[in-house]
Amino acid sequence: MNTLTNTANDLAASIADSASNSTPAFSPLYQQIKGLILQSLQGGEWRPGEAIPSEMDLAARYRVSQGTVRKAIDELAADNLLVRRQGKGTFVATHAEHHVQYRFLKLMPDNGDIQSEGPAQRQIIECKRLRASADIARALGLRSGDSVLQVRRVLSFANRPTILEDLWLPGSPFKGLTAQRLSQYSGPMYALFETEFGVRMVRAEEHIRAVLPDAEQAQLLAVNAATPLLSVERVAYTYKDTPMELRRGLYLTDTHHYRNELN
Amino acid sequence: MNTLTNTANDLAASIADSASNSTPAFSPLYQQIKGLILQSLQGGEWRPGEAIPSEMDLAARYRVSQGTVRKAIDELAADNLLVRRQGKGTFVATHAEHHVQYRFLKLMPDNGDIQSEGPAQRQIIECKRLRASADIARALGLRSGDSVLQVRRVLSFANRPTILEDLWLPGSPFKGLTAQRLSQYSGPMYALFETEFGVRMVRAEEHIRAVLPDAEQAQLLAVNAATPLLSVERVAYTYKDTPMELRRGLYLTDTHHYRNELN
DNA sequence: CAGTGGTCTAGACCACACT
DNA sequence: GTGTGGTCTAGACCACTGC
Repeated sequence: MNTLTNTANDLAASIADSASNSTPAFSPLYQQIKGLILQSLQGGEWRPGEAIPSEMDLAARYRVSQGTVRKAIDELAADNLLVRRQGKGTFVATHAEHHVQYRFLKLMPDNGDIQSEGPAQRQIIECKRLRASADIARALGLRSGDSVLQVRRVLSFANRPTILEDLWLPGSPFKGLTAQRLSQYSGPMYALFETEFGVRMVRAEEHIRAVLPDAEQAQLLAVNAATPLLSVERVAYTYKDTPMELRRGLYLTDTHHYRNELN
Repeated sequence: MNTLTNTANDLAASIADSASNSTPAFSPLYQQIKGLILQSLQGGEWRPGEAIPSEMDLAARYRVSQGTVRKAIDELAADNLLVRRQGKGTFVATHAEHHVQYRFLKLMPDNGDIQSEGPAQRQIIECKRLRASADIARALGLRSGDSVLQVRRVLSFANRPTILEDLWLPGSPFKGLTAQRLSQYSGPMYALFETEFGVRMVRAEEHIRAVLPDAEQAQLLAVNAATPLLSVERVAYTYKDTPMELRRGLYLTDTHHYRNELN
């Protein structure tokens, strides 16, 4: 089933290959195609921002109809892994050229006008290599004591410190990341991860609470210790649901709010 | 274009009917079908929980192919307005039988086990009719002074008060809603809105902040006034993006957290 | 113009649920 | 078995982009 040399006619045979399993493990053709495309994305055959082959080409390559490829691509586009552009092609999604920068940042100014406040000012407080504590290791799928990179930074809007973030990255994929590298780069951090380290963040999960800052946090955000803050803990994942970043943010919510849509 | 008596062959003519508009206003057939199905949902032709006609039936009714109906239904299912069940049919989504109750409530126990904590205990503090203030009116698309219903309640988990909610509903659609009615009903409030008032909440938007409670709020949640709380302001919409509920919640986040997924 | 994704159709067959 | 949604194909044509 992996090689996918089956044509339409031996689909049934191909699908039924799990023999007498109690779980039939039926998987539609387009799901298999989706998996193959995913592998190519993961393996770097097509890089972020690039176009993937046309639907016709992929259909020929995998020996299926265009409609089947289309359905696979539809799902990948729905997952924000690909972007379709009529007349031009289908492209590997990226955090860089995304019209809305900061795709994962849900903090909005209260007036709603994200343009008027302009881009965030970023200040790297520190960037150091250390050994993972138990909870960091667990979140990143590492072992306690493995090398991790820790970054602390402050984001300001209109010169007002608004976000204090600590983030932890697994050491090996991010070899060579320094405070200077981070400072020089303009644009979303996740875009830098893509271009410099080949790590693409695909989805993330956030746990949100209300907390009070400790003395150091209060000082960095220039608030007093009685100011309630939003604590946003995020784990970001690459392909294959591999955790690649843990982020703990403190958001000041007197002029901004965390915006969420429910469906 | 509305009557949709066109067969496949005059599709082109039908689509091009906007004549020489600068905005061609091209709308695919399946989008038009989607709109028609939406109208039927809105008009109550099929009620929450019921099955809608089969794809073949709808195809015949609208004089299009099954594939076109399928694509329309696919989008409505993606929007959580319909639920497909293979072998059985396509059903109007509802807040009642939803396997996960509280579809819009993102607060989770920290241990993640939503089963073990059991259902929430609900306590209605008050339920009264009053005139809308300016901000309430604006959020609900009413005029200041229009009649609105205000409900205040506390939700407890494991006998610990955890959520304090105020909610406002437009007066006319919810005529006859009383504290008693609310107390007697077991199950999500949105399910009651569906069955008793024919109002189905389709989507919602939340603005989240960290705040400190005032004295009354602190007392109702049995916390001291220095305990930071999550302030969750929600506007819920019915069909046609009509706002139908404003809700202001205070969440205690020492044993729970607001969980969000980013894509 | 050619090439891309987008729409629509028609027909075949599969998986699932109920009766 | 019958009816439902789900998959797959093949072919035609439309809309958008850029040469």
